[in-house]
Amino acid sequence: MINITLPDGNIRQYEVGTTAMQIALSISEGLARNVLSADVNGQTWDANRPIQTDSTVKLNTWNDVHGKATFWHSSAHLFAEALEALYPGTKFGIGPNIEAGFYYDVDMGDRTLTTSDLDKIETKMLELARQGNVFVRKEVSKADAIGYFTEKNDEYKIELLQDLADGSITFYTQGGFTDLCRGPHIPDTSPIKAIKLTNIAGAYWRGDEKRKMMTRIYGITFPKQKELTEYLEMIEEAKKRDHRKIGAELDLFMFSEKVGSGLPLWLPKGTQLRERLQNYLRTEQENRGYQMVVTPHIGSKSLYETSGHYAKYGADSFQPIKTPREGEEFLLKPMNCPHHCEIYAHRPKSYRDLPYRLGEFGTVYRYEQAGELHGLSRVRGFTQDDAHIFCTVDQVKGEFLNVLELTTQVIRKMGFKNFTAQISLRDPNKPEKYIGSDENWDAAEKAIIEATAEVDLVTTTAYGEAAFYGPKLDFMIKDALGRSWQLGTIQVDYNLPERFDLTYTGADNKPHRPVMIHRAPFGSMERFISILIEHTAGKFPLWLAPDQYALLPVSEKWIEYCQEVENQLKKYDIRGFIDDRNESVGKKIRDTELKKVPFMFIIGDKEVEAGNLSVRRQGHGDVGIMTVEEFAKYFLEEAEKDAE
RNA sequence: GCCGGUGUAGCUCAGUUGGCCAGAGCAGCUGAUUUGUAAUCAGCUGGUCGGGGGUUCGAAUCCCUCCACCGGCUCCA
Repeated sequence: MINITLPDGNIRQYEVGTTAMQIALSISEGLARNVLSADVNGQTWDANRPIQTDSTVKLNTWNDVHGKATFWHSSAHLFAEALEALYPGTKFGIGPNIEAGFYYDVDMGDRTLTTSDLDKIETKMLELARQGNVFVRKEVSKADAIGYFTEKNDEYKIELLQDLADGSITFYTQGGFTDLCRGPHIPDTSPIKAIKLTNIAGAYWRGDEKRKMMTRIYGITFPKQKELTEYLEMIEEAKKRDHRKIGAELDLFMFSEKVGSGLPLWLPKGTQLRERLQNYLRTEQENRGYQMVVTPHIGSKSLYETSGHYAKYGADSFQPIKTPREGEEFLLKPMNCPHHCEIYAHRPKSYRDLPYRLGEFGTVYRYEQAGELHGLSRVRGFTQDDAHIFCTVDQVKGEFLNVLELTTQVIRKMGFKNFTAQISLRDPNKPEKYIGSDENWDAAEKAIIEATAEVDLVTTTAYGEAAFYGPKLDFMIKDALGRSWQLGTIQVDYNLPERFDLTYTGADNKPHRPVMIHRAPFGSMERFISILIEHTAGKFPLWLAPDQYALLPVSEKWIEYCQEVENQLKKYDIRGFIDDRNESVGKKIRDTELKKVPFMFIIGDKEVEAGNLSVRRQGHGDVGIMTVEEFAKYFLEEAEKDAE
């Protein structure tokens, strides 16, 4: 007999070789029907795999993350089975489950799959799912495995097999389809009841752009049709929050083919929003000892040769511009730091001057590949809320903590609760990607790891994601469709001070090398605002809203009264406009609601007579009658809540 | 940059075997209406059918090419 420890701490005895499914059956039949896989000693296993030793076992159903993962992974196999049945000769790459659903990379030779083929595949998948074919696990030798796929003429699976050790190779078969797979899988295909293949995309084999482009099909499945319907509705809702759509609807920004791809034009309302964000940050920074500077949009090519950026990115950047006669070369600035280094070097520095903090809302230009551009999230010209802190080695950790405090405060102020921080370190296997000495890298990485450990922050560590000149800490947040974007960033840099030969005179009257910290709480104004739009669906916090109210006179007779109200509200720094169009009140309300203006006042003879306002709140409806003074008090209280 | 898709008026879209001067709603303009909590009515204006080239008696529709956008991949100082 073996002891099985269940999640509630209960220990039960079973025969050697019992399965998670049998354990489930011993608890209840209903549970057994819902078991998809099991976590055995922390590893996810097939529910039907025999357990040979004392173990802790957690049964996974659809309600468990690992249960869903198993379900979707098995769905990928079901997809492959359907595809092979419909298009014999298809070669298969990898087909994992993902956060929501699964994908499979396939090579269909000359055949191209289009969205109209997806219905047919879904139908076939449902047909196969209904057969309730069992997933059969089989351990195979490497030689046999290679033999199988050689016969099948699937070079991708053979390549995958090359990297696997003999003795650890398993096949899974369901129905007529056999795949190389570590597993686990659900017991059989019958629980897969609702299927949607969502999109088709290209993907390089093994993520290598020099290798073949495979066809990647994304899909998602559910045990119930209702859940699929809800999922699709959720996606539709998310699309409505897309910042590209809302940005156009609210007249925040635009693009023009004539201006160029990836070059956003900020409209008046978007500019207001952007400048309020900048003013807020400017004040916070001034309170923390930053000094603002302004530097030009271009810089001599030699400046970037000194910094090392030209050697690293020159070939993949906008090419230098030249003076007409002398042929002097300048680069559109892709970074503000070299300019700031020159400001630092302008006068001799003493240790008493440090930390020396220079801030700039600096607009930079980077060549992004055409296929990469994405609304405001990925553009070719953008403004960083940049700053560089020059300090002593001893001050690094303290400064890093100050910046962490500022950054988290800024992100929270905007109402983001769910963000994570990624510590990006060197890829130990690719030293050639980085510049700077090992000692400096080690010291910088240590400073980041220690500082983040001291504050309450959810972090992940990514090796190989560091910038070429130093490690960094990036704040990550998701857009409406769940795509993850990097916002704020903090980077320790021992390298640029070296390259620019920056020094300060220490208390010992000797020259020393300062350390530089690059940081940007928003990251780029463009990307930050794109996320802010999606987060709020365009209903910005009151202090940020371009217009805070609209005055809606019932008839043009009351426009004059509206002007009086407008003047009074101005005294409270509450901003808005009068909708003096010759339209019905219903129409004006509808338009104001759609423009997400937080407050509107309906002004008719009743209000004019009583000298008050009929207040309506966007998204809520009528909130009652108030005098201007009462409204101002109410408004300022609400704004206070939003600003916390 | 790569794979796939899309591109008709300011916006959302119709125009489905190539065939009269390319249509609708909204927006805009003009007029009427003076309006009470999510669309008042009428008339009018507006399009080199993404650009260029080709096939054809004839192209929004078929072919080539370039551009932009959308979904991914790769990249991201």
